[in-house]
Amino acid sequence: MSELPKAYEPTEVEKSWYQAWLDAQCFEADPSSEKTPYSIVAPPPNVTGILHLGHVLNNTIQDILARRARQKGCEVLWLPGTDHAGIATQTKVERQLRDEEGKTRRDVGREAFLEKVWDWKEKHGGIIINQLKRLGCSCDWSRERFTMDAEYSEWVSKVFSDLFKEGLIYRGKRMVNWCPVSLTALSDEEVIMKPQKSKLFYMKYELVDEPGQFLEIATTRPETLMGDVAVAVSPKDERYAKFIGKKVKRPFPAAEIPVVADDHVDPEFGTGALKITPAHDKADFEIGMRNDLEIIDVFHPDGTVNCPEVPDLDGLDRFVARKKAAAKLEEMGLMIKVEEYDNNVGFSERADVPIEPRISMQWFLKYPAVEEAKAAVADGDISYRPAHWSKTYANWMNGIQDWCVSRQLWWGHRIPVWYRKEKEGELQNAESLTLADLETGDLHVSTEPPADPENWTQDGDVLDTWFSSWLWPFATMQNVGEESDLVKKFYPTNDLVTGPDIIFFWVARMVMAGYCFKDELPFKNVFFTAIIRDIQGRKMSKSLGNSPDPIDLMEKYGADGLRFGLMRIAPVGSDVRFDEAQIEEGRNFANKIYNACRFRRMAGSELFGETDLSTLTLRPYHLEILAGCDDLAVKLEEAYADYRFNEVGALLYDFLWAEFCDKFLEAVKGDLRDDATEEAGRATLSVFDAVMARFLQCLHPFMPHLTEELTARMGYISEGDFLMEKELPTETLLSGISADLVRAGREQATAVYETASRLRNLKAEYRLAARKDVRFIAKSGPDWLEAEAATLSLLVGAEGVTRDESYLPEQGTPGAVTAAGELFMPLDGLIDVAAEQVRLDKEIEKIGKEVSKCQNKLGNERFVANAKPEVVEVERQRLEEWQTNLAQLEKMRADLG
RNA sequence: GGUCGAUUAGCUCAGUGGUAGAGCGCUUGCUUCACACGCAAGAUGUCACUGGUUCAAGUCCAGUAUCGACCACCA
Repeated sequence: MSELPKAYEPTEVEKSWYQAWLDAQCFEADPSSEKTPYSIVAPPPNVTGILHLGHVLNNTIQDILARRARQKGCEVLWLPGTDHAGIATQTKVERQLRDEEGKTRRDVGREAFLEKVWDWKEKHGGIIINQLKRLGCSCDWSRERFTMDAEYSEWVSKVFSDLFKEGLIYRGKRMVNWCPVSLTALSDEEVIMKPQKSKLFYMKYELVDEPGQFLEIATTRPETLMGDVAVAVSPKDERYAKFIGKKVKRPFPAAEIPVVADDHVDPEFGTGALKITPAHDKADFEIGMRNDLEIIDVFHPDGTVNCPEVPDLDGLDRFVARKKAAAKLEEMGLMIKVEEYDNNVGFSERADVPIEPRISMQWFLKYPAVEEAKAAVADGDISYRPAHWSKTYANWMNGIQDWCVSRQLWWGHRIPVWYRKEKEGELQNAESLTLADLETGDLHVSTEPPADPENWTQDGDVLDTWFSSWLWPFATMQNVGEESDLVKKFYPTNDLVTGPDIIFFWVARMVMAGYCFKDELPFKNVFFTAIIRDIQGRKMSKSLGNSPDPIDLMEKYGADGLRFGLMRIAPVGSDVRFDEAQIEEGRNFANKIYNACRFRRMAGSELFGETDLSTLTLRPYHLEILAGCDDLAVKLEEAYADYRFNEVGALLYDFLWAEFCDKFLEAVKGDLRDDATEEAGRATLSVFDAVMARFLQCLHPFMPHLTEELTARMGYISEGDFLMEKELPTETLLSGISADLVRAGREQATAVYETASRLRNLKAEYRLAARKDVRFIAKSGPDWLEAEAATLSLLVGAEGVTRDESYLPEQGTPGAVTAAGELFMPLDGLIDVAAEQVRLDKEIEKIGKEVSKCQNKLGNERFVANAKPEVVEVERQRLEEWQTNLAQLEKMRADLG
């Protein structure tokens, strides 16, 4: 190891260990195992996706949970896979088709197009999986699933067919969110409201019976005017009461339309009169239903105007038509004014264009098992972390609307519904299709196509991607009709790790699916990760270019560095601002551990990992670090229990860096020198090995590659075995060592470390930090001072620390009151009485403040009466210490004159 | 409009009623034979504001301000 570079180089180490784990099938779950099961199903990334930091955060957490569970002796199943991501994938392939061949999907036809999508999937589908492997994810890749696998698809069809037969799925003409670019309906969840700078047009319609009399109307969408079938006013609005029941003239195409009264209208807004276009607005549609109005659709599906009666608008894009329609009104003298107006407009999540509310024939699902799903979270059968997300969940569940599950796409699960050919036209245009229509025999709903397919036509739509995702926890483990060992052993799963942004899309629906199809909750805990933002607090996005490529980060800092850096800053809750400096810290930490081990190897290659520690002569520093390591294990357990990963990271970091390297290693360096006894060297190396071996094991879930590498290199594990498969020991390091010995040792070690710090401080104040020839004299001190003097010197960087109770410091000799006694730093030629006076005065003032603080507190009767006894006791001890210090300092100060 | 968060060092953030913390950055000094991806020392705080509860509040409660997320939305 000593010939290796001074800095840790992770890239090759990470790749080779990952391959070794794969080769040894370390990640594969055994359903026949007797061990306690632990399972996670990974949220499947889009099959065409590439890894971003959100994935890294999410999958690192899952990997930590999985690896920790293995260490706790569980049989672990971490089931990975990918999602076919209907719109996203189809859009990508369509774009490629357009760019490379100048064709649309319709040009090539359904079958040929789907072939192209599968080709694309074969080519690009593995990218994100390989990226997850690069990150070190210990998924059971032998069980990787894809939402369009044949077996998985069978679940989707079965569920559709079952729900239809339960009367929960129906087809109907409804107002849906239509994406004019993707040419499909979208669910409410796929619509993103965005604030827009719009215009509010004030126009007027002339009354039929009273020429010259006008009704003024405000609208943001003059281009839908051709679809107007009425004007609505509030029934409470006295201004317009006289118009109700009369008719006004629609300018183009010219028509007479009624004025109706409807409670929906807000008299305060605009002019208080609302044009009603039932085909192009959800609220208008409802008003239309209430008032029995006609529905006139004036758009083509792609958002261009479909209105041959008005030739100068016909065929125009809706936004071009808006301007043109406004201009026409202007020409006709019907436009009153145009105001700038801020409103919210729904955008298509994928295509990023305004949604067009549109009436169309779609399949809907009345959600099943809603009450069970609500209760599961409300009663805590499923626990949400952070808990406050359960309120968001409850809110949504309470206002739940039927789910539009059909999509007018080609890439996805085809709706398993067939229409008898001779009845097809009739059925396609039926106002609604429900369970009752099955009895006609002209409808076939099943996982299997009809026996005589030539007489049937399948519904052309596919299902919403989430209609397959919501089955993920069980459909990945079990095929339809199969008795699966996997499900028996691993379902329900333990933890789900996901982002709060898909709580409605995915989490809530999975809970309902779990209860509906498995009569059981799908997971016990849901851990919602933070959303990663850039340093300015903006969401990471491709268009902003503020999303660093995790692969680049791994090349630069190592997968372990990236994992550790990210975990330390990921809070248990809100958002996290990404800063590359944090990842750099992760790399630095890896390097620090590597170098600690490198140092150990340079001190000797003999192994002491198995040494019985109670047979050794242990010094205070040994006891302190052993105890610290045992404490660490306890604290880690607590932090893991609450899923506080950032705290786990901080505990590991502080222990290794501050306790192990800065204190312990520095204190015991003397034992490894040539002039040290063999016994001392053996004790120190044994303790090093015992603590490091255990530390590496504790760190393993966070930095799997580095810990596996060092454990092997240091010989802490038999060749051929893996750290990742080794269970955490239940025995503490200090078992077998007397508690009194430990207590005394720890106190002493703490005293030495504190004293060293005070003395270094003193040196620095006199600008002697770099000098090694400084000697310290203790005028008083504990019994153990002589024994630890050499260590103290080493830590301070001094020539020596000697006890001399008869020592009379020359006036102005710098001194300090420490846990190891009253110490002076005599320095010929450097003594400056005035400077030392100033320094001591400052110190006395500081300690004086502490003393009075303690005194005030203890003087408060109600504090003494009410506070916990141990708190009061601590305060008493503190006061005593401060007072002793103060007295000694004041004496020093008096000696100075 | 409704709901839920957040506000602590220059920056990013921990903080669980009882002595305000970490890392980065900054200043100073160190090529100390593991590590400059390092070591040592140092400076930096009205814990957003106003009240309340308490012997004691960064922490609990109420209100205010600002920022953010989600849900619902008036054309």
